[in-house]
Amino acid sequence: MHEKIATIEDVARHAGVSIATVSRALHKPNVVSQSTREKVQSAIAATGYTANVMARNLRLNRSGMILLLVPDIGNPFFSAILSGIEQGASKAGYNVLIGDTQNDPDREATYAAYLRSNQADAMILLNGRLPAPLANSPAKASPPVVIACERIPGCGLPTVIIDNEQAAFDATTHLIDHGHTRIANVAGPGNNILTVDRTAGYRRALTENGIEIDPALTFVGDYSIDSGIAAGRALLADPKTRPTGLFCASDGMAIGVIVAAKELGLRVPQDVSVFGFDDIHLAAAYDPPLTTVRQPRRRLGERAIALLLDRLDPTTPNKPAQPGPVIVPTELIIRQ
Amino acid sequence: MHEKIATIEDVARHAGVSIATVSRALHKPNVVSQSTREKVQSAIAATGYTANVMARNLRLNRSGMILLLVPDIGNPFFSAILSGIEQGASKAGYNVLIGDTQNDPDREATYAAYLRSNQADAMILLNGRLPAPLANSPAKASPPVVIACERIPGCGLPTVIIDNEQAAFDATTHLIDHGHTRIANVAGPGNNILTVDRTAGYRRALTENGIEIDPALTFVGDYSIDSGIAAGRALLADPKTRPTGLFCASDGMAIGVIVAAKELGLRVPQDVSVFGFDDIHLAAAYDPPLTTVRQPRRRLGERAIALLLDRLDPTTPNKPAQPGPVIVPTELIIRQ
DNA sequence: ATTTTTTATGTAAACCTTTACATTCGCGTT
DNA sequence: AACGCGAATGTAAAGGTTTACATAAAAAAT
Repeated sequence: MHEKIATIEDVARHAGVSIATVSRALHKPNVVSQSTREKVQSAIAATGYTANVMARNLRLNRSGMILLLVPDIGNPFFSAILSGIEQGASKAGYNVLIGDTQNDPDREATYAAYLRSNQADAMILLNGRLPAPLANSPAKASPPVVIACERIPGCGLPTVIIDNEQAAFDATTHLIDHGHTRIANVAGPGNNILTVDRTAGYRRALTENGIEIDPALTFVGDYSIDSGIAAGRALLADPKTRPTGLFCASDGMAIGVIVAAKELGLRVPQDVSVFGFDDIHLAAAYDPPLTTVRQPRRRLGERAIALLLDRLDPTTPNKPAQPGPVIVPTELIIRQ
Repeated sequence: MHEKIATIEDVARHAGVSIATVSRALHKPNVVSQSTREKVQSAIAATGYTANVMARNLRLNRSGMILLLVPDIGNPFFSAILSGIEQGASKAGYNVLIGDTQNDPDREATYAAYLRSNQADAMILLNGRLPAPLANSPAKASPPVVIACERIPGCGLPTVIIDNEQAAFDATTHLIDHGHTRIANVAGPGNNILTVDRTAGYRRALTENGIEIDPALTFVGDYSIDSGIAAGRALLADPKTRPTGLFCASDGMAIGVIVAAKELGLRVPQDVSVFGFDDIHLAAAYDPPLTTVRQPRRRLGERAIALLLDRLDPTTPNKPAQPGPVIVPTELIIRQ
């Protein structure tokens, strides 16, 4: 049943020319005569030929595909980044395919193998970790890989990040400027580089304003709503030690904190002020509308793909690697 | 600089055997002698050889990859589906790669070409549309493609959907059972098959309960929060014609409606009841917690990949195509 | 009219595998 | 001693392209 798919040879036979001519008619039309070109065209139409991309890729050692590795596609945070990436990539003639690694090192390695065998021309990592095959190839000076979103300290790869430290500093300072002195830090997992940077910014803001850092006011969550609820219950329960402002490392946790605050009969923002991070899509529609740090996600993606395309451009082969990470500024969204 | 990557030939030379033996040592270890196997192993280690996947794929006409086409990766609705798909696929030794089509027919066609040239072994469509190359190949009886999420009427492909009509019926009936008689329908775009089915269910519920259908109570939105706000303002402004219950075709629109209701000083659920659709992640944390229809998204993905693997299984080559669509039941989540 | 240049096409190698088939060798049977 | 057989390995084709090089024909220059 499986009617054979037409190859270039079928077209050549049909048009009465050699396969080389067919290939040329397709890729270098100006080098083949008008009449032959037409014969080939109609032969292609007659046979329904489309080039076997895999064979071409094998020959050219190039696939036209950029692989995007994300730790969790369910996180809407990544979608806008992707959108920036796709636009740039498709303008340059690349397809973007996304691999969801679920933070599984095995899966990361599997996908990274695509790069090695040229099934993918380049890779963008939204992970905070280098896939094993990459980490193990020190010889190959600079694979066509760009890191976005999380920086990986010590790997020499081009990186695009937002200034987490500064953003956290700004947010915390904003709370301080509005009269808060007891400000909690609802942080992400401790081993996460984002958390490290954000907590550093939070601390710097306090220190620079002469406020002592109270370890009891830091709660370690995991960015989820539920951990935000837990944070809110833990931090807000006791009126004596209750902070009046909370800086949260994600909007999800901020929402959780607000849920918990409402449970306790507290009003937001009258009784406690909550600052989020990310400006997720629902932030504005929440009750109360969430004050938060907007990450320029689209921009982040645009910069990442620009960096990568630069790297891939064969006309500038040995461009020196970007010295430091590209830092995209953030923006405070004040809503409440 | 680009130190040449080791091929099977390098390994063969290094081990003093033929390339055929190397290949066999890797894929059929039992057919090659112990001593040779060891020589090959150490040669592989010495050269750092890894097989060129593209060459292998070309030879075997298979890629081990399943392509997942989604219209908008930013829609968190798809992520859970994906998770179900990935699990099943990876158990069967396939990788899943996601292509974000942005509802762009060109992009759909580009990705669909992967299938044609065996860069992908199969495809799952979360789109509501058949990519052009597929639609144009009527001869090839049944390409390895499964539709999930939205059904495409009249295409003979296996399909997995949720019972939108029944779910809308159940939701609307729930509102009726709670004493509502003026019930609005905040629908999606009219050309969307999901909307058609959901509106049908809404209508059936009214009709079966002897309630007349008032065309003024239908608002056409686009699933977004903003269109929900618009719907709320339009429907709730006039106290005389105001409905007391609203069935919304997405949680986003439900949230928008609630935002608008609060604007107007209405209390939810005391003054108006709002029913959503999807049970998105934030539904439970919203204020008030959203009553909605939960779509078994993970299950949907699981069924889709199961159908596909079934289709791909070479041991059952000419399995008759599934007669009708597989329908996954939904669940009402009552919260308010 | 002969030589040079240009243009258009064909031939065959290369990309890297996998595998059907052929070959070699040692061993047990007759 | 001749034969057959199984095990281990090698040879070469195939998969569908692209492209360097060779060739042929036509146009231009002498």
